[in-house]
Amino acid sequence: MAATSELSASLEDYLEAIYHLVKEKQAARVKDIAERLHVKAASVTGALRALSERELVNYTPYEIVTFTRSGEAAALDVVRRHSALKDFFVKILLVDEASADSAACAMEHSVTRPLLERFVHFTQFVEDCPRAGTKWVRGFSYYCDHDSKQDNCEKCMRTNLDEVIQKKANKGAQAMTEQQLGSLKPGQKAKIVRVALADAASRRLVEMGMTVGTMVEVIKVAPLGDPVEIKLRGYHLSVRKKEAEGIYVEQAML
Amino acid sequence: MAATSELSASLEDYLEAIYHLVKEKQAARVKDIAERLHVKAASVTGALRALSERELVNYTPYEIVTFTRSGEAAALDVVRRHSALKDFFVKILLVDEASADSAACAMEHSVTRPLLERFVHFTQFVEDCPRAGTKWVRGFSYYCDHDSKQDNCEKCMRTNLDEVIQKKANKGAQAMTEQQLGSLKPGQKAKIVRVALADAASRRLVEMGMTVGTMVEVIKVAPLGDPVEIKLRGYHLSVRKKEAEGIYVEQAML
DNA sequence: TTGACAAGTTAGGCGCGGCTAATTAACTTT
DNA sequence: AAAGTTAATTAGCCGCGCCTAACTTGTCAA
Ligand SMILES: [Mn+2]
Ligand SMILES: [Mn+2]
Ligand SMILES: [Mn+2]
Ligand SMILES: [Mn+2]
Repeated sequence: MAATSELSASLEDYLEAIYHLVKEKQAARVKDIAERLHVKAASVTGALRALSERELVNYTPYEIVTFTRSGEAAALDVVRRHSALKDFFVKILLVDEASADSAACAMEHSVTRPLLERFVHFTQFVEDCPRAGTKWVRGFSYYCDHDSKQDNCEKCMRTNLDEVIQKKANKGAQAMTEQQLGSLKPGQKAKIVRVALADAASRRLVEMGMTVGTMVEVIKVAPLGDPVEIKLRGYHLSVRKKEAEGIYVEQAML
Repeated sequence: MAATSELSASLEDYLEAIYHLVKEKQAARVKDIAERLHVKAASVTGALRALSERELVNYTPYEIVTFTRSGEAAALDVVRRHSALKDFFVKILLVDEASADSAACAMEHSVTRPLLERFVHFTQFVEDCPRAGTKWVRGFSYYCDHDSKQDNCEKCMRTNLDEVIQKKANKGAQAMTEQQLGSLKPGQKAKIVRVALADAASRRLVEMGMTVGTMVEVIKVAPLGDPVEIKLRGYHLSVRKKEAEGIYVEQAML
């Protein structure tokens, strides 16, 4: 019954597809999975049987498909790998969205956990470190076209450094009071200081790394504030309004 | 006859293994290929048939295996992808050699050409740009352990910048005369200014990107100067002494 | 109520890439 | 030269993941 064997790349893609379909529409229909993965319906049925044998989805013929506990966790894991790699490709390597997406989906299956962590950390490093910052990486574009114009690089470096010092000087003025995650606007970063949620609701979030001390960035807020899309530890995550209200943060200075 | 279909990850690994065995020992024996890939001998025979059908190796039962023209090119391509990814993992993500190696071998099959180019360029960018340089990336290590100690980052940035300016001031003093590739010592970088080789000998090198204007770095030189291991365009390459004598370079300043 | 039709499943087939076991070829020894 | 040893090949099997074709099931409109 258990079955903890490694998932094949193919099955991981099925999990991923189901995850996204459940999120977009309410349920994951066989036909939609098939379309998404460019595969015939019969193949989907086979995959569902395989996932069901591994107890990752609850599946009986003709009935609706749902994730099991471990199934949802496994799906989240794939989605995270995909999104972390894509982020790296887009933000650091400056690859266009579409290419980054397909590349991420191809490589997500062979990247190990420690290596992924490195990718995530590196992306964060470049974003956070004053010498770097995503702005700096744009110099990479220039570098790609011309051959290593060092003068230009150097000038850019100085400008960047000055900006950082400027910002730092102003930081004392900023408020550092606790506020709800939902009150942040897109682009703002903050650190989690308290999580007050029902057990059931918080499980998923904790699994995604929503713990005290973690830095989060709000990516976008849907029309009525539900859901809020945030990024933490390099991964994207959708948080329902209710949940966002139970998460208290403190804004970073920089 | 033709058969230009995409190579499977498995067949690419066989090509890679054969390539390295031919380079290390003179020939690639079935048993050695099997050992290297953790596979049984019977599987190797099957793979050799498949490669032979695609005209990538010359193979008749019980006889020695050699690459065809296109086979060697295909093998080189895999080896390049492997080495470029590994380089990125080691130099930028600061992963240990062994992990980098296995990760590279896992991902080399799913990375597209344009994305690989990005990896290569980015690694070069970090190495060449004065604001960065491999030395800088070591700050990443520190960043991984502590959470974004920005003060430290900033200090490091200043130091680095000063060093660059220092070096730059001295550059006028350096000689810029043409010399043979073989005369460089490990660690030195130079730009190719002239290639004087027999057609047959130069084909392989040109395929690897050994063209006028390209930057090369000498990695190591074997006891008697043969072969010379160099890196160009982010890839590693072994050059025979004879060949190295026909390649003229000019040292870079920085 | 009852077709008609779309969605889903089952059955069976195929290519790939491993494997084992049995066979054959190529070398070594005696 | 014959026997023994190691390397390589063949034959045949299996699991995976896709496919097509034929079938069930569910739904909705006449
Ligand atoms: Mn994928
Ligand atoms: Mn994916
Ligand atoms: Mn490989
Ligand atoms: Mn490899």
